[in-house]
This record gives sequence, C-alpha cells and structure tokens, in this order.
Amino acid sequence: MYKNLPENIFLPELEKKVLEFWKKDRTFEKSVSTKNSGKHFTFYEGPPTANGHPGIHHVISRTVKDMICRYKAMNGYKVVRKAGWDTQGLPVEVEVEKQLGIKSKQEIEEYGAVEFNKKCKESIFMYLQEWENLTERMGYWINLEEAYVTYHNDYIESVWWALKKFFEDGKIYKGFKILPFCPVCESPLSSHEVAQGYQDLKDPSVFVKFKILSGEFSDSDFLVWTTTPWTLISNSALCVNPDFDYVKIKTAKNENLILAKERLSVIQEEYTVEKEFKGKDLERTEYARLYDFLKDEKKGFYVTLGDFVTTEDGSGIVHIAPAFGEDDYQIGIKYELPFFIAVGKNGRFKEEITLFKGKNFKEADPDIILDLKSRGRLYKKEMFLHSYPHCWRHHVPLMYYATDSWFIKTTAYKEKMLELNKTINWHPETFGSGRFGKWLEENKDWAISRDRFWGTPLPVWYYTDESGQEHYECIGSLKELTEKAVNFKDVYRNVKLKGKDPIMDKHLDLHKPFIDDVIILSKDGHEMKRVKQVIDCWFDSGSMPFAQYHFPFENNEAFEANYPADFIAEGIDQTRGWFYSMHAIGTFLFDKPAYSNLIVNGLILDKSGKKMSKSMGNAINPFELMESYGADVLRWYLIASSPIGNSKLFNEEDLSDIQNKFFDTLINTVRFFIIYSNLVDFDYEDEKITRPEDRDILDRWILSELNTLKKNYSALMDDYDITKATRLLYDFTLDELSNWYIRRNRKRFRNPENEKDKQAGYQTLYEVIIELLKMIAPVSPFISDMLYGNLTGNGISIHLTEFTKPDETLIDKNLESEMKLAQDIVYLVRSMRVKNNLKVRQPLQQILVPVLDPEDYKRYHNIKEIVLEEVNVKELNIIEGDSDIIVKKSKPNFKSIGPKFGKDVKKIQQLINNLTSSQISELESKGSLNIEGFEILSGDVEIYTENIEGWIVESYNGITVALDTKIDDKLRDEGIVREFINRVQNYRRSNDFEVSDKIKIFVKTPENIYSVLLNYEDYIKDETMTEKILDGEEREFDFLKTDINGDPCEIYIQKAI
RNA sequence: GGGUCAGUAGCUCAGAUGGUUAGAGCGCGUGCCUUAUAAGCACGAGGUGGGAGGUUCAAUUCCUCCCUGACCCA
Repeated sequence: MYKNLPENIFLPELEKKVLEFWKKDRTFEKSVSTKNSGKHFTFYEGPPTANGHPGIHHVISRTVKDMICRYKAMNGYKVVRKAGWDTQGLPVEVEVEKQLGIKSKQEIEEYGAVEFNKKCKESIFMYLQEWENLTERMGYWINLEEAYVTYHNDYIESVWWALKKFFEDGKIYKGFKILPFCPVCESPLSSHEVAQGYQDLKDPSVFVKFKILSGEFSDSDFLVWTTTPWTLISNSALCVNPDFDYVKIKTAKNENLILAKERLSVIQEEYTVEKEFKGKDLERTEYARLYDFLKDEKKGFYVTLGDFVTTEDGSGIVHIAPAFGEDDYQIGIKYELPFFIAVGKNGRFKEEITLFKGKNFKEADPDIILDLKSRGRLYKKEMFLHSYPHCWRHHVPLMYYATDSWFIKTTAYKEKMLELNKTINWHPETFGSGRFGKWLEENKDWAISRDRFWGTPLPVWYYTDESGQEHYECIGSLKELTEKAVNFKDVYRNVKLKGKDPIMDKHLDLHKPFIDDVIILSKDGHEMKRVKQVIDCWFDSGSMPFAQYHFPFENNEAFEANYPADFIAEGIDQTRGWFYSMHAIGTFLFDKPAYSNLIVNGLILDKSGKKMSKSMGNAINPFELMESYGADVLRWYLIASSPIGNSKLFNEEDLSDIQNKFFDTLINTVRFFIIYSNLVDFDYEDEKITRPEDRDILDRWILSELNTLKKNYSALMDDYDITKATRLLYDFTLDELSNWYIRRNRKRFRNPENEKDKQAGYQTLYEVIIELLKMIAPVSPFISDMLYGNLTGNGISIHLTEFTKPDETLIDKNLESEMKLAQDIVYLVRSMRVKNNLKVRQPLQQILVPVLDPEDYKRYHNIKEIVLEEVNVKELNIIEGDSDIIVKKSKPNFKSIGPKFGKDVKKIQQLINNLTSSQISELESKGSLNIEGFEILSGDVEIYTENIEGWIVESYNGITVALDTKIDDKLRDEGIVREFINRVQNYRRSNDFEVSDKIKIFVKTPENIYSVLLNYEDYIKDETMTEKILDGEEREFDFLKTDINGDPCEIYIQKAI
C-alpha cells in the first residue's frame, strides 16, 4: 500500500517538512560524502556581501548553481560546494559611513581608522542571518560551515602571495589613473557612486585658435574645440584623428584655419578651401602654447594622433590635458607629454596660476573665455546642456583627475587572456565572444589600489633614496613579513609567532592602520614603510580559487584537484567584475582559465521592464514569494520562463500559473497512481516485472517517449541549456504523461483486463513517474523528493540517487510517430464534431481516411482502437489512393524547385498548383512530368488530399479525415445511454460519493428515454457501480433535474447498503 | 557618446542551415470532455514579425542604417 497524498498540498508547508528531513538525514552532506572522489566536479561560489539584504536576483543565480550541482551529483560526481563571503571594499565602507553619518574621507580620519575598521568588520555580517535563511529556504545546497571569508588572515596571505607573484614579474607598477574626483570629498569616486549622481549641466562649448609654429601651415591656426576651458591651462598637446580628412581654409576675414573637413559646418562666414590632407600628416606639428604658468619638463605642444577623436561635434581637433581625461592621459603616455596640473585636489587653481588662482575650476570657465577673447584666440563660444556626473553627496560637478594609483599590467598578457577565453564554454555563447571578449580586447591595466581603509592592504613597502627615487619591495607571506620587519613585535604585541600557525591568531590584524606601523628592512639596509593603499576588493574575490584553500601555504592537493572550476554561474553584472578578476588572475598565475563552463543569468526587471529598486517600490521580496508559492515554483519559474541570459520581466501571475499547471498536474499524476494502485492492490516492489515488449502499445509508447526525453534532457543539461531542459519536462508531464497516457488509460487502471495487463500498466506508470521525478529533482528539489519518498517508502532521498542511462532499445521512433498520427486524427475529428454540433458522447458509425502511401496502412491499423475510443466512433476505414472519391492536389516543394528554376519559381508554382488529377497520377507513376517546357520531378511536388467527394472532411498536418455524421436509431440510443451515465457520474461526484460506493438510481423520465435505459441496464450498472435502477415516479426525493437530448430527466441516487 | 543583448498576438515566450498559411501558453468570447487534476480539448477574435533600405526566385531569418528597452563603459 502506498501512503495517500494529503487532500490539499500547500507547497510552502510541504517544503518546510522536506527541509527538516534533509537536516535530520544530513542529505546534503551524504550527497557529497558518498561519492567517489575520483569523479570530481568542481564548483566555485562567487562570494556575496552579507552587509546588504539578499534579493530575488540572488535567488536566480543560486538556483542555476544549485541545479547544475545537483544534476552533476545525480550523475555520480562528487561536487564539493564551499560557500564564501565577500567582506571588504568600498561597499562595506559606504554602509558604515551611512551608519555613522560620516560624509567625507577626512571625517573618517578624524573618527579614527581603528574604530572605523572595527565598525566595518562588525557590519559585514549584519544580514548574515537573512542570507542563511534564504540559502536554506530556497534549497540552495552549499557548505556554509566551511565558508571562505575574504578578510581573514589566511585569505589575505594567499592574496599577498598572488600580488607578490605579479610584483616579481614586473607586472605591478605605480602610475596615475584618471578618476572621477569630488573636490569636496577630495577623493575619487567609484563608478557605481558616479552612476548615482548624473545631473544636467549647462557648459560652454568653445572653439579656440592655436597658432601654428612649424611645418607648411605656419601661417595658419588650428581650430580647437573643448567643453572644458578650465583644462586649457594644463594643455600640453593637440590631437587629431589620423584617418580623417582635414582642410586648410581661408575665411572672409582673411584667417587661415585648419579643421576637419566634415566639421566645416561650424564655420559661419564665407571661406575657400585651400588644401586637403589626412590627419596623420599633421603629426608633430608644433603650436604656440596658450598659457605658460607651469614649467615644462618634457617637450610638448605639438599635434598627436588618436582614434578617439570624432567628427560628430567640435572641429575634429581636440586639446590634450593629460591629467584631466582618460584619453588625454593615454595620449600623454604614448607621446611622453608634459604633465600639467593647474587645479588642485580641492578643485581650485593653484597659486602659480596667477591669473585664476583660488578659483573653482568650473567657475573659472567664463574668466578663461573672456581672457581668450581679449587675446584674439577665441573663434566662437556656445552653451550646451548635457548630463554630467556630480558628487552624490555634495551635488557638485566632478572633475576627471589624475590620481596616484597602483596598477597590474594586464595589458601585457591580454593576448593570453583572449586565447584562454576561447576555451571557456560561455552560456549564452555570445557573452563570451561578445560582451566579455570585446571587453578583453580593449583591456586596460587594472587599477588595483584604493585610497581607503577597509581592504586587503597592498603589501608593498618603500623608501626614498637621496635622489628622490622610490624603491619598492613586496611581501608575499606572513613569514616573510616577520623576518623582514624590524618592529613586528612592537606592533603586534599579543601575537605569538611560535607554536600554532600565527596567521590564525585572533590577535593578528593585518588591516590598516596596524600594518602601516610595520617597518621592514630593505635588502640594502634601508627602513621601509608600507604604501598607504588597500587593494580593489575584486582582487579579493578573483583570488578565491586558491585563497579559499589558503594555497600555497596549505591544502595544495585540494587546490590542484579543484582548479580550474568546471562550473560557475553569476549574473551578467559580473562580466567586468568577478568573471574578469578571476580570469585575469588565473591567466597570469596558472596559465589556465579559472573556469571552463559558466552560465550567465540576466537581470530581473519588474513587469514593465524597469530596474528593481527599493526607492521605486518595485522590488520583490523572495521570502514572501516562497511563503506563498514555494521555492520549487519560484525556482522553476526563474529557470524555465525565459532564456536564462535574457533580462527577465518578473510577473507574479506566472508563478501561480506554473503551480496550477505543472506542479498540480505532477502531484495529481502521482495521486492518481496511488489511489488506483491501492484499489487494485498493486505494489511495484512485490511484482514480477513485465518485459517492456510484452506491454500494451500505450505503455511501450510512453516508455519510448520517456527514454527519448531522458536522452534529450541529459544532452541539454550537459550543454548547460537549463531553460530548454526544464521546458521539455514541462511538456512531457502535461502533454504526454497526463493528457494522453493517463487519460487514455483511465479505464484500464480502474478496471484492468487481467493480472498481466494490470502489472504492465502500473509498472509502466511507476517507472515513468520515478524517472520523471529524478529529472525534476535538480531544479525543484522539494516536491520531487517528497513524491519520490512517498512512492519508494525507503527513506532514501531522491538526491542521493543517480540517473540511469536512457534505454535505446525502448525508443521506438515509429511508434512515437504513429501515436502522433493518432493524436492528429483525434484532433481533426474533435474539430469536425464541434463544427457539426455532434457531442463526443454521441457515438458515430465511421471515419474514413485516405491513404496515398501504402506504408501508412499498418500505421493506421496500429492506432485504430485508440483513435476510435477517444473520439467515440465505431469504425475506421481506409480508402486507397487510387479511389475515385479521393481528390488529389499538388503543391510545390520550394526547397527543391528554388535552386533549380531560379527566377521561374513563381511560374512553376502556378503550374504545380494547377495540376489536374490525371497529371498528378502521371507524375506519380513516371516520376517526372513535362509542362510548358519545364521538367518537373516527383521530388519537386508534394501530393496531398484534402477532400473526399461527398463527405465532411478536415485536414491538418498532411492528414485528412472524413466523418460519417449519420445517426441511426441504435447510435441514438447509445448516445442517450452515454448521456445518462454522464448525469449519474456527475451526481456521484457533486454529492461526494466514494469511487467504490455502490448505488441505487431513481429516475423520472419519458418513456422514450426510459425504455432505452432499460435496454442498456447492465451496461449502465457496470459503468456506474449501480445495483438497481428504479422508476422514480411517485417518489418524494430531492431529484436532480436535468435533460437528455431535450427530454427531461430527473435523477436521485442513494447509497446501496 | 561607445559597446553588448533584446524587440514576433494584449502579456510571457517558441520556431526556422532563407522556402511562400509564423506557432504555443496566459488572458478574452463560445462550446465540449472528465469521479486524478485549481486541469484538459475544440472553435473564434487577436500579428504590416520595432521602422526603413538592400541582397535573393524567395527575408521574420542574411547585410546596412535608424527607433525603443535593458545592461556595461565613457
């Protein structure tokens, strides 16, 4: 006996019971520990930050991760799943600043770095509980107990080791980076901060004349365009696009100007073009500098070449101030230009700039323009409105400013990164070559330092020699640090260096400001101080492949066995984040990519395509969703509803849809099995297995479909195509299993013909359900485990089982297509019945099917009974292709005639469409036909029929069916009986009779109906579990009033005792 | 401003190496079936396949430009 399923299953409640079972059973641990370690599947967890709330976007990527890991485990792999936490960096600091009400870097310094970092550490796990709840509730199996934590000393030590590797290879250097910089904060802003602060700003757009000093154009001026006049003071070069056409013009005012040909529209007066040439011809042409407040150490003030110069606006010639723009900076390096910084970090002009000293950079613009005008250097000035980044705290315009920074020279091995990227399996595929590949191609050196507080300290120490030259050393381990430090014990008084590994000592805090106090001795005996910076937290997370194992200081085997990852998955926002940092670090350190397969999921947007955010009020709480629908439904929705890489427009209604259709159908399929197998006393474990070839046609068909499904499912899953894989399961469950196999077999299950038939049917259904549940288990792990446990009763979780290989011998493509044919015929007959107002309960005499291909005879014969029963018709008759009543038609096969006839296709189409029956017959018998000079072969034509003379006919999918609609007395009587049985069954159901209850029927109806009922009394009794049918006249019951084909019929039913 | 992806029915999505009638589900209207089903089936309404060009006998599919949205970068 199988345990009955509860009447109403509320998935969220059920899932909580499953969670308890997993906890008690230690199912997750078992699913790893029971596997043979020879068959490894390595997964890396991208570490989230637990100082913010988890959201729906975390559920989607975690579902992907969990699903693949569970799938691999069910394929026999040992899948170690170590969790991780990202715990350092600006996001943490910003949260703490908010908490403390601090608004600038200076205030942090006043508050104290020790205290500030302490607050950071406290805040890291502010929402840890919520994260752990989410992890558990959604069924994400990951080992939280052994999670790696990026701020722990052992982790930091591994990161230091990596940094030193870069350093020793000359891949770390100090330089400048142009960063968006707030003059009030006196600090650079991170990109996500900048993104918050765009505001419209009215700026000048000026054209300035630069006097040419060298070359053939020394009688002319360059017409130069800028929207930031304040940077002109720091100008050190001009830049043109080497490939554009430039012209020299003479204006009506007799001025000689040089500008891009395409930008001539900016010249408002009359002019003549005197000469035309390419931008590259201008390279190194010298000009007179506009302002000379600052001393130049290198040679500057000439024309450079750059692809970034466009002709969309301006003059096609831009000015270069290397300290104040990214493009400018790159040009500055390339041409070794002087580096002028006329504006200080506070946004004001420096003392040396006597004309504008002390003025804010933006506010100086009008003065500068005025000055240029008075000197005759201004060609023209306009104002324009654009969106410009502002400080999100102070609402002042930012400046792009050269900031002291440390870099990793990733450009030195860019080619390698590109090459290795090609070996990575991206899903969706286009992300690898497109978004990520393109990004790699434009790789810039990685700015890894941050002038902040809470992060992995950059382990570089320095001293400055007599000539002002700085010398650096990089520390790669705690051991190295303690050996080289002169004052380690003073700084870390409580740390014991002997005995237990000191890196684990809780008194050892490698963060600022403590580490800054450590002085080390250089090789040549100088005392060195640490540079002030910490590193980009992306370097932390990108180091997780080895740092999670504290490699290379311990666990070397574990690391080596688990590099690279077989699989990772994160959202698309990680492209430039974690995907990149792991790839950049892995490529350099190990000459291998860090991961070989990955799935990228798209963002979750609200129903109308807007980004979700708390302030918009359109954010979704995943906990609430799981409380109303269950994690299984949510997980299924996230994977199946749209391709995983696309942006997903979240629609809650779809959740109830999936619940109603898929999960309820699945549950009811199992419930059906349980109810009826208990009725006929079937138990899978007790029965002798009927050989598949001895089973009924429908059994063999569903087994064939099941094995086809298994094959396709695993192919898709192995290819990480999770959306298609889940959709296959959905379709199979609803269409094949529930709506065809079970519906077609209902009678048989209730009332099997014989013992063997019973066995075959129930065994088939049981096997199909078990296999189906296994395939569902990775994506929706709760209900699948519960239903599985209910059927097997052995207490072993479905997640500890493994997939069996699809059985090719059970796949019968012929049978599958025959069944498809049957379904199509049924579909046609139903359609004809509706159109002719013939209810399915009214039996009909026959359907006719024309057969053009003799092969089809057998197929129709095989499916005959299924079709007839389904559509309630008595005979299926076949008429052969050469019968007179079949009307043959022909249509062109374009794939075949297209290439053959080219421009004549339209004409051929007409000819073929208009072929007569006799021409078609000729073509069929000879294989070819000559019309109007064209030779048409049988392959060029599709022959079909959609009409039979004198019959009601319907066609679909190349199948044609005719229906005999005549109803004689016998058929009419049978229809009446069917109607009556229907009323009785409805009565039973609406009055909550048990399926097994025997009944007595009292009926009041005219004689013409009543006599028919008596004629078929035995049949009715049989179908409705009735003992007696009694005349209801003169009875005082509460009759159900209904009608049969227009005649009144009143029914009352009692349980027979 | 640049890059990537997407745009197919009111909504969510399929599909086709280019082949002439573009499909499903939800929703809507009508009818039907059913003692596993909050389900299912049929019929009906609903589409200039974002727009404009081009290549081709043939384009929703390939190419170019543009528009809209999302994301990333500046």
